[in-house]
Amino acid sequence: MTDTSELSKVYDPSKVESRWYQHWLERDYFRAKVDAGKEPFTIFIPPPNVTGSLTIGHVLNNTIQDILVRRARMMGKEACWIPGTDHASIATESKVVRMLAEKGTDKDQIGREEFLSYAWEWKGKYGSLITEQLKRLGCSCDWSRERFTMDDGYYKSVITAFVRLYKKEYIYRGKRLVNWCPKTKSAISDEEVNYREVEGHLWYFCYPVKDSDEFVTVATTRPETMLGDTAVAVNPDDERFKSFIGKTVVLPLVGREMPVIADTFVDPNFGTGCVKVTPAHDPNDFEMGKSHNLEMVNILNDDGSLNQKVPEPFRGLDRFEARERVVEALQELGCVAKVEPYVTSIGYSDRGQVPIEPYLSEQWFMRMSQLAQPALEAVRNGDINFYPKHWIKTYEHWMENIHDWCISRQLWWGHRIPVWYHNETGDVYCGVDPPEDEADWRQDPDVLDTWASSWLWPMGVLGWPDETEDLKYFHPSNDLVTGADIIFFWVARMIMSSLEFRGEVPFRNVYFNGMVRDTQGRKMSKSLGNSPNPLVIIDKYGADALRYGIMLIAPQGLDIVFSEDRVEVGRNFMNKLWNASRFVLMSQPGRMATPLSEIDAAALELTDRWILSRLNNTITDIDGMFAHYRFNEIAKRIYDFTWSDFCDWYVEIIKSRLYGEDESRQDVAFSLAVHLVGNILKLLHPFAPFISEEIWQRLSQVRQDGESVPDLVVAEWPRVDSSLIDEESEKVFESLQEVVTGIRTVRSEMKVPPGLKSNLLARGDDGGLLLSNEMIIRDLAKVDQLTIGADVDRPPHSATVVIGQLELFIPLEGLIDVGKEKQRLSQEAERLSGIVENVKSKLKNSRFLNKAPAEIVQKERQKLEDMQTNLSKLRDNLSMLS
RNA sequence: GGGUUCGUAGCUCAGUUGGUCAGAGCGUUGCGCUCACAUCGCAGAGGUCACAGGUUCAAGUCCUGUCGAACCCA
Repeated sequence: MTDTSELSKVYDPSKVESRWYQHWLERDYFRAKVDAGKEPFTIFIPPPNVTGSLTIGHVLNNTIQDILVRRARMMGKEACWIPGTDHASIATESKVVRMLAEKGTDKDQIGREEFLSYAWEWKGKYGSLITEQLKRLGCSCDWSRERFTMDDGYYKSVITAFVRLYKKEYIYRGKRLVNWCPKTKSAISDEEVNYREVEGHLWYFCYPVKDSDEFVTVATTRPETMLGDTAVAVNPDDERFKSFIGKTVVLPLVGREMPVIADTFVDPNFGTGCVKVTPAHDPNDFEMGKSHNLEMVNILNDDGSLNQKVPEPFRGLDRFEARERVVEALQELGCVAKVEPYVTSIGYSDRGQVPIEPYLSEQWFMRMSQLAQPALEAVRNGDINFYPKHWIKTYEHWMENIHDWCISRQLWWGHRIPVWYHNETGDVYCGVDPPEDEADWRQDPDVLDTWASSWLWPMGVLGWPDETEDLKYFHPSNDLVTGADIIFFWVARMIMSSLEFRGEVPFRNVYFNGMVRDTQGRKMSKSLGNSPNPLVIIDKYGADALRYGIMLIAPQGLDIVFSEDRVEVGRNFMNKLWNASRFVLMSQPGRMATPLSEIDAAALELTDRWILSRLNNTITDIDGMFAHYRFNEIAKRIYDFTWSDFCDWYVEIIKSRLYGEDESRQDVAFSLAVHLVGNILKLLHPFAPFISEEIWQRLSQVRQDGESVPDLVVAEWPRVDSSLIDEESEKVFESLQEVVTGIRTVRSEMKVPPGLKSNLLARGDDGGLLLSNEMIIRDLAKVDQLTIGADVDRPPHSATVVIGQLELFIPLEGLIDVGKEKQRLSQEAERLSGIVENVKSKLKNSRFLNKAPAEIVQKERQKLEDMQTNLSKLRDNLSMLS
């Protein structure tokens, strides 16, 4: 499997990634089975549109899911990630419609059946694009369970749910005002409408009062709708118009006689305080129309043009053109009192991106209030947790103000409503199967809203309504990872459906990932063209670099700003890890690593105890962060441990041992390095599965501890060994780091040529820190002669570093610039004296001494003491310079 | 109008329950191809934590208000 050629100097993901994905598939690692002996861990993918292709948003969302699933798998759970796609009614249908147009035909010409066969053909051709792209990303989905929302089995789930709710009278049909999208010629739900502030006008029109010289002035933002007016309304308390109530006005252009009605709904402060009423084209007017029994005149065709109900000159005009014509015509009649600029909020269709029309039509609705109750409760009582939890408020607000859901769509691609009307009797039949004498019936032509199918996703993919073994075992799932933009569309409705049909929540935890934006803070979108193609990025940097780079910058609950240099950070890290591993693997040709358990504790040196302690603390921290879904912090923690602790310090320090003479010291250093790399790979695997597997396999060749047997994808997740956590060693090592850094800083500031070694004299080496780690100091700080003692004298022309009790003198004959060194030391002294003053005043404060916890006070006392020692030594040395 | 989130180094952001005069990456400055890595190493510069009050012995962290940004709902 692994080629044994030399490890290249630069990591090349393109050679590695597809090979390992293929390997995992061949071994069936992603396939989940019902196994009573194992704890299931399930995730249902938010099914992407079958028309879609991978975006950076998908990368973020699916990487998170893969991280959770891969870790669960390594923890020995029966990990099951069910993938699939969504039929996306409107999106797919419009693509097929466009394709037909190119062929010079359309839906009506070819009919429903042929249209659907085109649609299926289209799906077969393009529908697997995004799932193939998910494979490139490394997603460990159980592809044997892949589902499509219009598969036969899934179709049955959707229809069954409809029939059950219909029988329960939760689903009903009604003639109502709905949000109509003239572009797609279909009703849409409230959630598919986006409101935008648009600069428009407020027109004031005069309507003459019948049989008088008087007139009333109404204001409107939509002149063309006046052709459908059937009343004028005023507030009953408005003194200005009291005398008009009950009178009749004549609608200009149309000639319709209509009443002046009084309704408290009218806001006396809007416009003139007198409003036109168009019940068939405005939600508020619709309510008024119902309560006042007004005529409802629908003046629009389904494409937004004006129909036969308007006077001849306006018929067939598009709504926007009609607006201009109506204003012109009214102007000619002298009926336009004035026009003023006005900003209105206009609803746009999410799919069609055109202003929606409130439109009177026959539609199917779902009653939501009873469904919402238990769903609200499940989130409130913690059966379902939200991360971040502030989304609970948004969820509650929507649930508490929930409206009935318009679930019918005037489309063909989708789940057709399972209701038939009898040709003769007009009887209505609703069932999963068609009526027996099907020829005598006519099926409702509409299909269901796509969300009315995907709300069953968790149950549907597992075979509901059949009570399958899968359903019993894998439902409810553990985590749902999705964007908060579909909290109502999808998340809330899935909760409702699982509770309604199974009395069970669909998932325990919901993680809302952030929105991906570009460097200017704009949403990634196709129309803006600011969304990079992830596949191009994967080709250039590798999937691991993309995954890791994006996870590093994706804090919980916040949007993320994406640019390619984030991926560079990921790539650089992969390369760093590759090279560190390469170093370890190549450093001891022929040597096999001794398992950690077989290494004598007495053989561990300070550096070893330190790094093992750091490792175990890191594992502890990472497990804790996983419990809180803090992915970016986990990524950062792995980065820091690998790069700073392991590469910068541990590897640098063990070089002298690895290249030294002592066989057993070589063995310990090498074996520990192998152990550490192995653990880094495990921790990293969920984030960067490919490179971690690649290195793991190579590492196996030098291991004899059984860990080398399985592939990393199914290796055991690291366990914390608390006996290896060693705070004392960490503290001592940190002092050592200070010494090394201190010397390096002096050398750098004094411009000591890097090739030139310097001597070091140390005074006050408490506990023999330097004495017992002489080699480390020599190697890392470029020290030649090292003199340690209590009575060491400060040589002239030397730079000074003070670390606690310890005074370090670096003789720099000919190199030291006294003025510069003076300045350096005074600056440091100034900094310290600042701290000393600060702590002193704190310790003088009796309220602090009385109220602060004893340990905090003690800490401050210790700090003061340390700082004062430091400061006085520094000042002594400073005075010796002058 | 209601709600949510955010305002920390030039840029992008960490900073879990208040307790070492604030951390990282990128960028930037200086030095370096030292036998894993220039997709690198070493060192440095850079912040009155938006502003104003308040609570507290102690506030980037909690409360109130102001200003600014984004999103959701009406």
